[in-house]
Formats: sequence, structure tokens, C-alpha cells
Amino acid sequence: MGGMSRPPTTPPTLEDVARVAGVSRATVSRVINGTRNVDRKIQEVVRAAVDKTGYAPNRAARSLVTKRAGTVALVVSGAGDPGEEDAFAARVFTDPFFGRVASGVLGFLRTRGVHPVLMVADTEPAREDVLAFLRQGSADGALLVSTHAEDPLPARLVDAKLPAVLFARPARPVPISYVDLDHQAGARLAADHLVHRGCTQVATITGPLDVPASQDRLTGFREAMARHGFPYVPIAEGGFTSGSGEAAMERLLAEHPGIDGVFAANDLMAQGALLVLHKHGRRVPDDVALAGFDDSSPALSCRPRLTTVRQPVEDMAAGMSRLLLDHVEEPGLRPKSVIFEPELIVRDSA
Amino acid sequence: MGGMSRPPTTPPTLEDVARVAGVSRATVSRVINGTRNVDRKIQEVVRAAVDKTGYAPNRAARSLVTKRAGTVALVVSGAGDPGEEDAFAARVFTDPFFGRVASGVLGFLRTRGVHPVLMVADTEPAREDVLAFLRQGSADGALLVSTHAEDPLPARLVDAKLPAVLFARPARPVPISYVDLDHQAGARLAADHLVHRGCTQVATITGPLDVPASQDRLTGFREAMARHGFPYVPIAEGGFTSGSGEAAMERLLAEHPGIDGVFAANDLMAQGALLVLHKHGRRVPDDVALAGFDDSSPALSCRPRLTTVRQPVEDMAAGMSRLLLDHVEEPGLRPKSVIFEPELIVRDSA
DNA sequence: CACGCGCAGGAGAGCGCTCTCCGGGCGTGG
DNA sequence: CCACGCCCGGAGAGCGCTCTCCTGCGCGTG
Repeated sequence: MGGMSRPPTTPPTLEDVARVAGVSRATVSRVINGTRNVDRKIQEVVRAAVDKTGYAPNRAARSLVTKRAGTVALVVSGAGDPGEEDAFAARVFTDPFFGRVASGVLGFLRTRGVHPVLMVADTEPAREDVLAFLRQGSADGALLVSTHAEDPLPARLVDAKLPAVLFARPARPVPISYVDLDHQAGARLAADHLVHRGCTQVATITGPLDVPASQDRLTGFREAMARHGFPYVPIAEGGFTSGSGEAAMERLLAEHPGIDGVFAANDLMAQGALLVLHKHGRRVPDDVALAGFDDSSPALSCRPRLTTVRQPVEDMAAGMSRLLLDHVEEPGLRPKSVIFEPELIVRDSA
Repeated sequence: MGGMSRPPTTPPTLEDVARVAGVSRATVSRVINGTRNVDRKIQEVVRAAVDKTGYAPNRAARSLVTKRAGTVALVVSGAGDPGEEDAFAARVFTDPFFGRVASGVLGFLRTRGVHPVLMVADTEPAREDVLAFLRQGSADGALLVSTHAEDPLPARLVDAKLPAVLFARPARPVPISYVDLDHQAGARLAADHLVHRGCTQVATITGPLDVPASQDRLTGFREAMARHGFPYVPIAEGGFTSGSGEAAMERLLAEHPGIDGVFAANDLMAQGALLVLHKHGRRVPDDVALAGFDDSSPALSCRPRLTTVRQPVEDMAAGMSRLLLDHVEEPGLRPKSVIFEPELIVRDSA
């Protein structure tokens, strides 16, 4: 070779590849993107030139003309306690539930060459940032995992006509696509199991009752119990945390010492409840049968291991991603929701 | 207004804002980016025009000229078991340790207006994808959290001269920046505590011994024990999982029934060990004192709650991010490493 | 054999932005 | 009072790519 064409200064461009291949820029572009037909021979020459130059298409330049970023925002949205700066992010990222969501999202997106950008929307500036990010075209749409009921972000996204899909039905109706679980069916599964086991005094620890999922689990549980002849079910509201589960279980035990079955609206609270039951000398499942919800890792690390209702979180996350890409490709698409079915995982606690 | 300037078709551009404000494109750009001085009056006019048009700068166009993406890749790299498609991603995202990393990364990056793109590099194509992503300029650099010792990615990144920072010292030396914990110091903390408590027959459950962190924890522990007059420490190798901790504890108990203290190289294994100790009727901490490492959530949900060595993971992640941005801004920067100090968290298990 | 159609490759415009280079107006010092 | 320099706004070139439009050529058909 007569002298290195250039020191490793700027990366090679389409133009460079074209020159090496002895064809036009347009042709190289066609080969790389597989649009239209290009002569076999020329294709090979171009590919050789690409290898030789070490060419990688510049994403910014491409985005500029295609108006596609090839990325989506994966937004975790919720209430940041003012003062507690990053506490919200810490809490949610540490939650294995979110991990399963992320895993499902990634698993699907990687098949489509799309990458997720992680964002937290816990404060007003952070929400603005998400909106700006999308309006700038940095991401083609948003996957929104919202943790609290009054999240303003879904409505804002709809208003801005930005493609977005939620992980769960929004608390107040918003014309937006979402995936969700049939929570009532899940609670029913737990109720049926507890009753078939022979429990006759069953209580439930609910999630925060402003969250639709909590409401649905409670409703489903009550209805199923009623159908089994137990119209009255003691309840204690928790906050989806282990500590709140402990507190709720204490209350339940104080008011209804004869309880022989408990359905906790998630595993973390079940774990807390378990601790309290042990503390009060109740054997699980012999004295009190305990069922959880989510099939998260605490369910396995508890002793006894938790009988629980499993959400197909990864599938749901994949479904959410698919829905979003559909909306990105076809902006006019009407909001759609996809509901997934839960499954009862029977282990040792009930 | 004499007729809507345009239906909400294409988003407003700099040009549009300039027209509305009655100034040139360059001036609007200057106001928005705060480069150079611009007359107060004009600034206000421009800002008004921005608000009126709802302008948001197009990131692709900006990147094209600035050669900065404003994003970094947050790469989780490790060995994907062939066949088990997304198992690797599921495992790591579900690990609260990674959650803390993500939280720390985000917490720092948001102060700098940079966003992380989540990527998994568990297979060869996935690694190629990461490299391509960076070479395309889609991200300005990579934050690499590597889970296995023989990860080829760090070396590849260095070869490609792409800015990258690792979360831990690579197993084989590579000229690359990283943050890490003083693992030996952490193990020393645990050893000192166990000995001061009065333990005289102390064993350790190590992590996988091809991982530098595991080696360091073991070395630090041994040296500290030796200094206390215990030159021989029984060890059992685990794999950083709860199950491997159980198995290791079983082995230890079989070979050394008189053990009265155990240091597990992470909390998950400590949790497993705890289960086995209970099973064998050993009271913790009375019969056997148990210390973990990481201060992850299992440490709190165990009973007794785990005494453990805390890594300042969030700080480390923030430090890693800062290091990366430094490298992005100053490409010539030499590799640098920052070591963080661990802290002993004394709870109930030891 | 002439004409037309289709297909493959080239030319070139422009996506929206930043930034360098200019020019004009004003302030200041000689 | 003039000249020089400084400061601020405008003009315009390009960043690297895609895509439309055009051109030339080969083939099929009447």
C-alpha cells in the first residue's frame, strides 16, 4: 500500500468506503442497508472495502435523515421523596421485579436492534428531562414502569403525542397502551388454593389501595372467597415492603388471632408476615398457610419457601416492548392493552 | 395570528425559532447553548420564540457536528450459558448489587445530562454489538460491569481505543481505568470482628477463585487471621449464590464440626450458610458467628440479620461514571484506578 | 431491426445543527 | 477627532448519511 491513507484520526465515512470500493456513496449505502438490488460483484467489493476501512455507520447522521433514534427510553417513574435524592432509584433498581422487567425488555429489544436508555422520573425536573429526551428524538418512545398511582407522566406523554407504553393499567384512565396482569385471576388462584387446603379463617395483606393492581388483587380475592362461602375477609393494608408486611401481620394477628391463612399481595410483604408469624410461634404452613404474589427471589430464600402467584414479568416486558415498537412504526395506532395470565406456584408455605 | 404557521407535522427547527425571533440561526444556537455573549434583550426574544414554537434541539443533528452522543453504555458483561438465552440478563438484573450500581451510575450521570444505555454482553454477537454501538458514536464510552474473570471485552475496548471504565480490577492486567473496593481491608474487618468476638475456629466460604475480588477477600482474611494467631483457616469455595453457600457450609460442617465462626465472601452465600447452620441445630450467633459481605438486601431480610462488610457501591458507581466522563472529555488520559474503603456493619449474626 | 421498458448505479439535495469567519457599530486612547 | 480594537450578530460551510431523481444500458417484443 502506498502510504497509510490516514493516521487513525477521524473514523472512516461512507465516502471513504465508496472511494476504496470505487463506487458511489449511494451504492455503499444500499449495500449496507440492503435496500434495493445491487450487483453481486459490487456487493462483495463494497463489503471488502467496509472491512478494510473498518467502517461503522455514524448513527447520528443516519438518525438525522431517518428520524429514528433506534433507542427507546426505559423510564422508572414514581414519587421521589423530596430530600431523599437517589433513594427512589436505589429502591426500584434494587427490586428484583424491576430486574425482571429490564431483562424482558432487553431480551426483546435486542432481537430488533434497539437499545433501551435507562431513566428515572422521580421529580419534576426528571420528568421534564424524559419528555425533552423524547422530543429531541433521542429515543423513539418510552416504556414506562410506574410505581405510584398519581403519576402525571402517562398523560403528559399522550398530550405530547409521544409513543409510550405502560407496564400496568394507569390509575386514572388515559388513552395509552399498556400490558398488565389479570390480577383478579391471580388473587383467585391464591384464594382457591388456601380454601382447598382447608383454611377457614383467611385474611389478606393488601398493597397500597390507590394502586389499581392492589385493588384488583383485593377484589379478586374477596370475590373468590365469597364464592367459597367466606363473604368477610379481614384485611390490612401494606405498602409492598417487607416492613409494611410485618406491621400488617401484627395488626391482623392482634385483631384476629384465629387466622389460619393469609394472602399477601406481594412476596416482600409475605416475607415480613412470615417473620411475624414465627415470632408469635405460629408454624407455617401448619398453623397458618401463607401465600404471596410475584414469585420474586424472597419467595425462594424464605423458609418455608413461599407458595406464590407468578407473573410472567419477562413476557409482559417483552410484550410492552413489542407494543411500543408497533407504535413507533405506525404513529397512528390506537392504544391497545394486553393482559397476561398469572400462574400459581405451590411451594411449602401453603 | 394570521393562520397557524403549520399543522403539527414536523417539529420546529432552529430555523423556525430564528424566524419567529427575527434573528439568525446562529444567534438562537448561541442563546440555547450559552456560548458567547448575547444581548439580554435578544436572549429574551429568543427564549420567548423557543417557548412559543415548543422547540427542542434535535440531538442527532447536534451529535453529528459535536461528535458527542451524550450517552454512555452501561454494559453488563459475563458468560451467557449457551442455550439459556436470557438467563444471564435475568440473573444479573435481578441481583440487587447491580441495582445499586445502576442507581449510583444514574445518580451521577443525571447531574451531567448524560444518559446510560443498558446493554448485555453475554455472547459474542452481543459483544460485537457493544463495540459497534460505541464505534457508531451512539455512546461516548462504556461502563463495564464484568461478572466473570476471562471477559474479553475490556481488552477489546482498549484495542479499539474506546473510552471505558470497569467496575472492578480485571483478572488479567489491561491498561484500562477502573474503580474497585479494597477487598483485603474488607475481609480484615470481618476477621478482626470475628476474633474479637471470641471465635477460635473460623472458616471462610470464598467466592469463585478465578475472580480477583474473591482472591483478595480470601487473602485479606487469611492474613488477618494469621496475624491473630490462626495460621490455618478452613475454606470452601462457593459461586456467590445462595445455593453454593449452602453446599459450602455443608462441606465445612462435615469436615470441621467445631467451627464457631464463618466469613462468607458475600451475603447470598451467608444466607445459604445460615439455612444450613439452622438445619444442623447451630444457633447463630451463639454457636456460630457468621459474617457476610456486600450488605445487600438479604443481609436485612435474614434472621438473625447479617453482620456484613459494606461496599459503597453507589459511590463506586458514581466514581466510575466520573472517570468515564473524564476519559471522554480528554481522550489522551492515562488509565487510572480508584479504590474505595469498605465498612463493617455490625448486626445480629456476629 | 427499432423501440421501449426495467433495472442498476451515480449525482446531489438536504436532514438540523454548530462553528468559523466576517462585518459593522461602538467605546476608548492617543 | 481619528484610528484601532472589541464585541456581538449574520452568513454559510459542512458534519455523514439517506433517498429521490436521473441516466445509461441490456433485454424483450412487435
